[in-house]
Amino acid sequence: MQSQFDKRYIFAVDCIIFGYDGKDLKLLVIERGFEPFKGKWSLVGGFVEEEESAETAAVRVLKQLTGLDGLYMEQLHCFSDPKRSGEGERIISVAFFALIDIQKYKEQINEDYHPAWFPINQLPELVYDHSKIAESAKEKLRYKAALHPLLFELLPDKFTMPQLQSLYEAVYNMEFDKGNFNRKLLSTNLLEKLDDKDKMNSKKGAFYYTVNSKKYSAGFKKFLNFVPSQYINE
Amino acid sequence: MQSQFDKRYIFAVDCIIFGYDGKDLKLLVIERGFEPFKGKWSLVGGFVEEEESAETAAVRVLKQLTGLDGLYMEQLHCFSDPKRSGEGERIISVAFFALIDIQKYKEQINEDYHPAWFPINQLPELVYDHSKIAESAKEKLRYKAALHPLLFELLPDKFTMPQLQSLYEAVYNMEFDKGNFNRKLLSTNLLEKLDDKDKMNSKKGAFYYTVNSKKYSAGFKKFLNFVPSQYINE
DNA sequence: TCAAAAGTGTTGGCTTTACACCCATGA
DNA sequence: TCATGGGTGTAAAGCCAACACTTTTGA
Repeated sequence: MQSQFDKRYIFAVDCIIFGYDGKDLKLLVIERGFEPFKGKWSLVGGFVEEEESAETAAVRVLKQLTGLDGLYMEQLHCFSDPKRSGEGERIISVAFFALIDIQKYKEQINEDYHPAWFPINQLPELVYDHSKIAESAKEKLRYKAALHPLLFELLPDKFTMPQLQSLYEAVYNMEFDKGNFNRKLLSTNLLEKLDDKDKMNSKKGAFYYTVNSKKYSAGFKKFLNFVPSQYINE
Repeated sequence: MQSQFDKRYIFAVDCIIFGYDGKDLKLLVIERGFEPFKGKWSLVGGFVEEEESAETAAVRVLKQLTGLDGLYMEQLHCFSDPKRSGEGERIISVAFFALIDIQKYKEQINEDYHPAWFPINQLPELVYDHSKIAESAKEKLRYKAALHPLLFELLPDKFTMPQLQSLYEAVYNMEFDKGNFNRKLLSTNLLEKLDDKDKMNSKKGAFYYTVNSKKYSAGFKKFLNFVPSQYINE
C-alpha cells in the first residue's frame, strides 16, 4: 500500500489571523511579492518543511510575520481540492486561525510582507480559494467563541468589560445588554478584577480585568451557551 | 515560493467509522493485510489520488469497505507529525469520521478487509497514531452531537424514542430522564411520529419516529444545548 | 449641575429537573 | 392480574432577557 508508486504532493499552511483594534474585527492579509498573482492580496502562508508538522509550520510562519509566538492558534480545516490552486501545481493546505492583539502586533510587524488589516466585512478579493477559507474561519470563530472563552486572546492583558462587550458585539454583529453581559461573563469566574481603571473612554472610568489563567484552562471547556444559538453557524 | 524545490509528501485519509448496534457505540477497524504491522488493527484508510480531494478519497475508501455512500461524513483533523508513521516514510493524513447504521452496513460488508466492530471503550491497540485519532474522533462526536442533531445517522430510518435515548446514553455514558428526553427531542420539531410501533422491546410497544429531512437541514444548526456542558469536551 | 458611561437591582416569564403517575399489553 | 417498559403531568428551582435604577466624574 505504501510504496514508491504513491503520489506525493506539496503541503502548505495558511494562517487566518484575526485582530481587534477596539472597534472592528480585522483580518491580516499580505500583498504577494511573487508570481503568480504578484501584487494581489493573500493569506499568510508557507510550505511545510520535511521535519515539521503543519502546526509547527504555522507557528513558524506566524512568527516570521508578526514576531510573536505563544499565540492562540487552532487548526481549522484541510483544503485539498485538486483545483484549488488554479492552473499551477496542486497544493494541499491546512488552514489555521490565530488570534492576536493588534497593539502588541504593531511593534513587531515585519513589513517585508506588505501586510494590511482589513475589517472582516470588507475583505478585498484574495487569491485562489483564500476568500472561501477566510469565510469559513469567520464562521468557525463565531461558533467556537460562543462556546469557549476565546475572544480574550484578541484583547490586551488588561481590558475593561465595556471593551470586552464591544469585541463580542463586533464579532457577532449584534448588541448585548451590558447588565446581562457583565453578569454572564463574571459568572464564569475566569476574570479577575484589578484595582485600576481605564479613564480614557468615560468619565467614570471602567475597571480593568484580567484573565485568571489558572481558571482559564480549566474553564475553557465549560464556557457554553454564551450566544443564543441562532447566531452560531457551523 | 512554489517551485520545483518544494518538498512533496504522501497524502492519505483515515476514516473513523462509528456504528450503533442498539446497545453499544462501536468503531469499525480492519486487520491490516500488508506489512508493516500486518495482522494488526488499523483504521480504514487509503491514499489520495491525483485527481481527488481528501473528501473524495474518504468517500471512495468508505464505499470500498461498506458499499455505502451518502453517509454522514465530516473532516476531523489533519495529522501531520513527521514521526506519526513511525520508521516508514512520512505520511500526512486527514481523518474523517463517518456515522453509519450497523444493520444497513451488514448487507454490504466487504470482507476482504477483515473488518471488525469494537465498542468504543474497548478498542484494541491500533497501529501508528490511530488510537489517538480514534480518541479525538470520540471527543469530537460527543461535542458535535451535543449541539447538532447528528446521532440520528446512526439509527435506521425508523426508530423509537427509547432507542434514540439508549443511543444518547451510550454516546455520553450517562442516563437521561425519559420524560425530559422525549420532550426535548420532540420540541426540536425534527421528528415525525409514525403510525406503527416497535413491539420487539416491550409489551406496550413504542411508536416509531423518523427524521423530517426538510426540517432536519434547517434545524441542524440550531440544535444546541442538548447535553449539559460538562459532558462536552473539546 | 448635567450628560454620559459604568455598573447594580429587580421582575416576570420561560426552561429545566426531578419524580410521580397513568397506559397498554404479553405472559 | 401483574410486571414491564412506554408515555404524560406537574411543581419547584433555576435561569435569563429586559429594563429601571444608581454611581461616578469631567466639563
